[in-house]
Amino acid sequence: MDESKQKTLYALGYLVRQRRTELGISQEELGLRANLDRTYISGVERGVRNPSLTALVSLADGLGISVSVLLINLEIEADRIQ
Amino acid sequence: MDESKQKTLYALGYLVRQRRTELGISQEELGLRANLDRTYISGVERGVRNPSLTALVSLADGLGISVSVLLINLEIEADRIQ
DNA sequence: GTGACACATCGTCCGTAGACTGATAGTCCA
DNA sequence: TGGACTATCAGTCTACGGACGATGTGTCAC
Repeated sequence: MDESKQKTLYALGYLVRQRRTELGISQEELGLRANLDRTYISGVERGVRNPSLTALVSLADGLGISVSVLLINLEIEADRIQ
Repeated sequence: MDESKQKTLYALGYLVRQRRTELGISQEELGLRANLDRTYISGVERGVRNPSLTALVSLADGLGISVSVLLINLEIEADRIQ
């Protein structure tokens, strides 16, 4: 895995966890809302998973935001980490 | 594949093709710019591929736009198709 | 007609997405 | 000292991501 891609995944994980704790829900609850497995949510938050477009849409849905908003924040966050 | 997910992929394919022809480049040229295979670009445009987050970033990069802009247009397009 | 270009499509290949079970460990509270 | 809750991690499994080579089709120009 390319280093910049890895940073993208870390940034995504950070954002998902941030938004999830903001909502005050567990990984399992987010998994239920997004129709994704609990252990998969864990992997995304730790930056070891590279979700597909449809998984991203599901994830954003479970977080109560649109996927474009999620990715706007992702770009900001990825820049911040640089 | 879920029907709404399929619509998402169709919308993405439409947008990629639209943007690519706007740039006046071939699938092969886009593949070179995005570091993705020519046949893979073809699959994305036909809605038979479900790109990962990192592939989306590469793709947007090759198209000269940010991935968030790509996804904003995707949501608009997906709504338009309904 | 044949050569170059663009695209679709097929088949093969390796690696990983994503679901699932289960184990471990930390925190908190009765 | 116990459970209840949460998260990490290992391992297995099927399906698909993404690369690559080959072939077929259509469209141009020469």
